[in-house]
Amino acid sequence: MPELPEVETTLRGLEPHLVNQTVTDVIIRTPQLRWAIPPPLPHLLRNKTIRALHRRAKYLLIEFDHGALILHLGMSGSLRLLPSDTPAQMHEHFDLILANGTLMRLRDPRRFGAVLWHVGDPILHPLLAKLGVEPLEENFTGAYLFQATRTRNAAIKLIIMDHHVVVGVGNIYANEALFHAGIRPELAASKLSRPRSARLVQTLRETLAAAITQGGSSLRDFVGSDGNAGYFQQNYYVYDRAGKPCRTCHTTIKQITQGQRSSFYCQVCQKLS
DNA sequence: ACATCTACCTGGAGGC
DNA sequence: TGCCTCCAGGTAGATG
Repeated sequence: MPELPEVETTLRGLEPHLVNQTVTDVIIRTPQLRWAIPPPLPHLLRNKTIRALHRRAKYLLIEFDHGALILHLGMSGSLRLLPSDTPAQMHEHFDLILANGTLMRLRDPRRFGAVLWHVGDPILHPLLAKLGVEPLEENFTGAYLFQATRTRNAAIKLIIMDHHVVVGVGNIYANEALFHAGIRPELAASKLSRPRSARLVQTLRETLAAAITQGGSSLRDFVGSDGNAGYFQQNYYVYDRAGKPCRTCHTTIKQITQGQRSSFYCQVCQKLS
């Protein structure tokens, strides 16, 4: 389940091996992911040089002089660097073959991911243009979240997962950050006090940043790695711990459904007000 | 503007 | 062991 920390770790692993490399070919093995992979990609990218890699929300941007590849890992996608003669296995849908004898391969069993092409600045692509703030950037502040929640009746957990507000917060980290902030996931967003907004911004940042640090350290050498190195097995405090004791107070962790997704919380440590 | 729901896909878990 | 059903997840897009 690539959440923002996994995408960021993937970016950091790929970046030194891709920037300034020239593409010799593109292989599209499975044309249809979430959307069709543009058929002209091989023609568009052959003999073109990668200039930079960036991340926006959970999108990975591979930038060329004439446009950018926009990649999304969906919920089961991973990228690896491999020697370019490595045979493809099941679910390996897309290769970017480089002049240095390596390739970047996308594996995505559930095919919720995407490979798109955008001419010009990728942040102007319709999928990216209306996204909210980055959780690890300076403009994600307590004041911002407080203001953004004033008119919102929905539960706070749904709001921090709303990409128009703040990007890259998936189910795992939404649950974890709410636990660390001591906030019940069902709290109506408009009832979140100013100090609690500030606290939640802080715990979201800390939770995501800690996962990136942990991922980076577990990922020594991106080349030849099995691609799972970026998926962090962590000791979660509440996520997927229904029925187990709270790590702080030993109360049994509860599970509820919000927006068709599971939420987990400690009814003692996390309060409605 | 906001809230709610559906669809996409497949591996893995659980029941029988 | 095998078969079946159900669930998880991100997020665009439709609908209310």
